[in-house]
Amino acid sequence: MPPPNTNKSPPAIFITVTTKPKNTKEPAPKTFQTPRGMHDVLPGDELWWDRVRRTAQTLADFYGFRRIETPILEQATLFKKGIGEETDMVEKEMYIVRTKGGDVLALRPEGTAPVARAYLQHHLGRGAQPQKLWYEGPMFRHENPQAGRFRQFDQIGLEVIGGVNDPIYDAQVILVFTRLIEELKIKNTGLKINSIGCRVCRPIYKRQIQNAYRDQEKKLCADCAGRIKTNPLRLLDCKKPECQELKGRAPNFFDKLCVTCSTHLKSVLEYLEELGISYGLDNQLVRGLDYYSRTVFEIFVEGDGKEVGAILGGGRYDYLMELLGGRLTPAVGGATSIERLVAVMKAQEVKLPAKTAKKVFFIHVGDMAKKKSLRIIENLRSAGIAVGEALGRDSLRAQLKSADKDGIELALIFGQREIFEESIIIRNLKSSLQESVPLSKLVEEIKRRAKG
RNA sequence: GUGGCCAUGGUGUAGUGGUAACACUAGAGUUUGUGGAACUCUCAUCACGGGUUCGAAUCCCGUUGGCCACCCCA
Repeated sequence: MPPPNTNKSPPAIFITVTTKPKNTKEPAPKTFQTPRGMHDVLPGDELWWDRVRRTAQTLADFYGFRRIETPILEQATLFKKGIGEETDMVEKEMYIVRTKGGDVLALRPEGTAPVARAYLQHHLGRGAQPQKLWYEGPMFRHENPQAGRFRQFDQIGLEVIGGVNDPIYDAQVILVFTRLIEELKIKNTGLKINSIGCRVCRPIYKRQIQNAYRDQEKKLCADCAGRIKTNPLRLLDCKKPECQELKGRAPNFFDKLCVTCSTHLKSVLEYLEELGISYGLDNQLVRGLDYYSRTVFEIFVEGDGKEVGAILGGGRYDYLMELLGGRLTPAVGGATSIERLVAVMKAQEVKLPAKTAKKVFFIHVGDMAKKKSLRIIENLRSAGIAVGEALGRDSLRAQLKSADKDGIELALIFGQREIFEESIIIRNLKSSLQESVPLSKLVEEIKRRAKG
């Protein structure tokens, strides 16, 4: 907890992180770097990001998902209630912001709870059901950075909220994500799916796990020894060898699902089969967040037969609305991150569609011409012609060079002579042929050439 | 939060105690209004701070950041 500021004007906000502040006296760095776990997306990378965002947008739109944007800050309790206080995410990874007025806000660590909040707050439950929503934006988690893991990362998520509890939506969410991955040309992916049951069957199963592990506590790893009481499901995906060994003792969850849940799972799988989406049932797949129920899934990428990691996850969260004070409302969704998608695309050397080069490039010669350059370019722009330029360079040679490097077809050369003649030279850089045309006919001439 | 590895121009690298090299990229130029080749030149006090030493990019400590593992997840 940072000390309260005793000055007359306290800071509007301060941020408390799960760690203690290391040095109270901060030395002013000579060179600034991005904070740990946060990164810039430079123009070169932006090509990839743009590709992901556009693809997601197009797909979401096609499948009838409407975009929703929520604030980056929310009441911290929203996440405590929705995600669960016992989870790593809210227990130790949330960036907490305290306002001058005493509000305790959090930088959102995930997107589902805010969307659910918006659904309740704006009574979206009164519109057509279900509401199919998608979002894209930065999320924040104060954890240690690692491969494909950041403190600020950009998530793309889909949510289907409301209506009847229909397994077809589970399948549709998975379908859209599958298409996204396909269209991004990401290969070697796999879908893992599981059901973690509902209020009826999950507690029973939990007890059965606890029974199965009874008297084995000493053999478990330290984490699991604690988890067996609080969250026994998590024992199943512990990777520690000692815990792996004991896993065989646990009953198979598929056999323990209640009728409603197993019917639900079955029909999700049937829809997937109908779509030709292959999947692997994985009864060890569990989610740490409180709001999940029934279907949970994950899409992962493998390389050399080895699992590289999940790039996407989601599931059903029928209890979330209730946890947030609303009515029990069926809901299913999932999320991926642009960082991970881009990382995989780069690793797999996905080819980005080539950017279409501009057709024309404006070149000025001399001060008089330079003065008129912006004006002429504006005329072209308002006629819908994209124009390249290197206005800061005054030598003709340098300007031509840069037009050439950009792969431009037509150079427009405008100098002293052209000012007098009220003309401009159109030079074809491919054929090296050029001719002078009246300035008033420039747009027309360019369009004529563009067709040919 | 714990642990390991790492940090040299815009990029990728060389240089392991005597004052930074190579490639690519970028910019300027090779005379006066014409590009794509070639050539010339320019761009780092070696992340930051401190220490050891006559002397440090090179050794030590700290900070910051990166990569990786555990944990968890997108």
